[in-house]
Amino acid sequence: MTATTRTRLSPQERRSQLLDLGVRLLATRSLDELSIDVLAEEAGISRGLLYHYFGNKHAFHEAVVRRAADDLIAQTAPPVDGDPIERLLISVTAYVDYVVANYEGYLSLVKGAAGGNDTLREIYDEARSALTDRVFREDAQAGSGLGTIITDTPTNRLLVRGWSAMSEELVLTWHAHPTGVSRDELIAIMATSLPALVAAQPDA
Amino acid sequence: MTATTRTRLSPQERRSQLLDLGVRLLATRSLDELSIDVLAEEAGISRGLLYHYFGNKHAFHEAVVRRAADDLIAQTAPPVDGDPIERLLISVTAYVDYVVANYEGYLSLVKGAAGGNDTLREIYDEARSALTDRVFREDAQAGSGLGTIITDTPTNRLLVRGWSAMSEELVLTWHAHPTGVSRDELIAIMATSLPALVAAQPDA
DNA sequence: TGCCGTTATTGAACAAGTGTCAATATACTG
DNA sequence: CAGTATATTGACACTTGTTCAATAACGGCA
Repeated sequence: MTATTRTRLSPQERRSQLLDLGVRLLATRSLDELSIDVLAEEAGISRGLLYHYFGNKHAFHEAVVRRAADDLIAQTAPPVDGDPIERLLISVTAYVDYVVANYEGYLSLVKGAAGGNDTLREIYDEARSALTDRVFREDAQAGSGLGTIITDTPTNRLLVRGWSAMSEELVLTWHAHPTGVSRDELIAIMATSLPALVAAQPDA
Repeated sequence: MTATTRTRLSPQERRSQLLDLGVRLLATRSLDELSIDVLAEEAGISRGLLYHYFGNKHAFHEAVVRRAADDLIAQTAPPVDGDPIERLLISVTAYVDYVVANYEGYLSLVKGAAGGNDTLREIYDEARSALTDRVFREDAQAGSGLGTIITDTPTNRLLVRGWSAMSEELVLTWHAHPTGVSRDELIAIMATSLPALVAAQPDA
């Protein structure tokens, strides 16, 4: 429509632009609706260029999901110091706020990863691990707070993972179907759940 | 290859066969990799026949997921009488055993539903609600056990839903990545988690 | 037993999207 | 201001979703 002159960017810039656009578009459509055609047109480039940068559709999707996951991890990074149980609260708060701010995109990430390839699932898994492993890492260096409660046992690993899935479900349904529960209440529910779950197990 | 003679089945039989095959195939590939081509070849029929029975690809996917969901609900129905907290244990046990027995199929359900469109998610949601609503239903008619703990509040509804997601994650990872945790321990973890989660909330 | 009508089933044809590659034009360099 | 490296294109081959008139298997009826 506008100009027929092709604009030539550096590989980094173009790659970055395409990934950003991919993540943004993922907010309004599902992963398999994110076709090469749509993205090429939206970016104002030819289809061929996408193949030049990403090889094929799956690889592109993978790159988009990975970028979204990295985004999530980066934006919910907890502070490195402070009381462990307080840092958990901060982490959870950051997570909730992130999901609320990027709800559509986050939903697409979850949906896309869960329903997709093994590779996609793996990326998603890594992201969740990155979020939850903090719990154990925080543990190790502190002798109080969570440190005294959550030891690194198979049962607790399982529990933390389960808690992670629960948290995801909680935020998503809380946002999708608002009830009387406030944001702070939700955060409190999530934060108190983890110690409660661990403490409820007879093993310890 | 083998025979060129076409076999003519009754609509019920054919439909059933195609759905069974769909569920089975979905266990080893993602939803969008479950193409009409693949299924037609695997079933030994023409692509056209699938369209005759299901209209289009989405409708077929929907039918496959629905079949998997119905299967799950039917096979994990809890007994109608007995101590509430004991029935919870029985329910959880049935659920775990079902997932272990039909791991591939259950994976299909989860993968298919999570990654799909709103209709698919709704089917999946219904299935999970069918499982969790029992908790509240069991509640109402009993004055002891869970009945005294889990009242029907927004917070508790949210918690039960979250617990459901956690349970799913627990069984799946427990089965996919076996650690030292035994089946009975897993069941105990899941069963004790629900009351623990509810009790941990200050509200009540 | 053998025709006959119902209808389950097919295969060819079309649409839309994925992937390939030699040709082209843009920005940089001397 | 050429000359060159290479980012970018557009046309083409191929896979996959979808439609529909033609075909053939099975049950019923003579």
